[in-house]
Amino acid sequence: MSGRAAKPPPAATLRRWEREQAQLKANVVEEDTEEWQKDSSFAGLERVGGVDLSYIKGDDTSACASLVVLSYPALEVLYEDCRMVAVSAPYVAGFLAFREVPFLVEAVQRLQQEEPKLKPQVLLVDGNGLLHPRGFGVACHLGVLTDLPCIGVAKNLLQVDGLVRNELHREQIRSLQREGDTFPLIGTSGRVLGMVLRSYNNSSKPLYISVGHRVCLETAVRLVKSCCRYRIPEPIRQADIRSREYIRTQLCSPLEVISSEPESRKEEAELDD
DNA sequence: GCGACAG
DNA sequence: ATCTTGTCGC
Repeated sequence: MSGRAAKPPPAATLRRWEREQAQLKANVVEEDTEEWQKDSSFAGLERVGGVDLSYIKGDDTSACASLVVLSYPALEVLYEDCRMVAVSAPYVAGFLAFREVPFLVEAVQRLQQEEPKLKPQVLLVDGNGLLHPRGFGVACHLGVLTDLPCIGVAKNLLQVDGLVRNELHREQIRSLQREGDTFPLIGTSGRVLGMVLRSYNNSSKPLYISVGHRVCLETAVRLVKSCCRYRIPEPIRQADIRSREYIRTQLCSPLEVISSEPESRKEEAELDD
């Protein structure tokens, strides 16, 4: 139930991965394809999914992959799937999908088979979509493989196409005064790669939203906004909470789990700044 | 050589 | 991603 450290991937593997990204990228749709996406209040949208992987401290190969489905607009959990997985690929910036996506695809397929009526109409993904060195981040990757609308939600800026988190960038972030405020990320190429969003009044740290698949950037930002109770949009936040909790109960003996219950402390805190 | 590097 | 409690503030 444990594993060793992750080895750096050979250059040949990286080249193979790059080719695969280039091939799959041809299938990405950067526009709205669903009726509910065009509605000002997302009428017709009933289920939003969130995915995440949580890892064990010293173990690079054991993780918990989770997929949750929330009702919309109430944001109540309708479905939860947490499962320990054996991660084989190491983390390499720009190739996150090759580490995490296989387990997420499995989770989606499992849901499709066991609870087809709960299949999400859109997926919020930890990480980037088009905001990526080769324009094909994990949100695009998962979107193409599952043919589901996907939105990339990153907690940190991936410096790409001339984008840098310098003083100017920090100043732009400071200019986001209230939740809902945004500014676009425009690369040297002139393309709009994503949007920086202040998602929560109590946190000055923004989110980096980008198109994954079958959704346009404006719709993506609008939907993420409408899913935020705290800084992290609820579907991803629930997937994150549940996957780490799953790991915690896997790691500790039953007695320890009971005695270290987090009950009174965190739960509903998430106040940054 | 130096810095950058989603999760 | 993960290591980590209390604490200051609304």
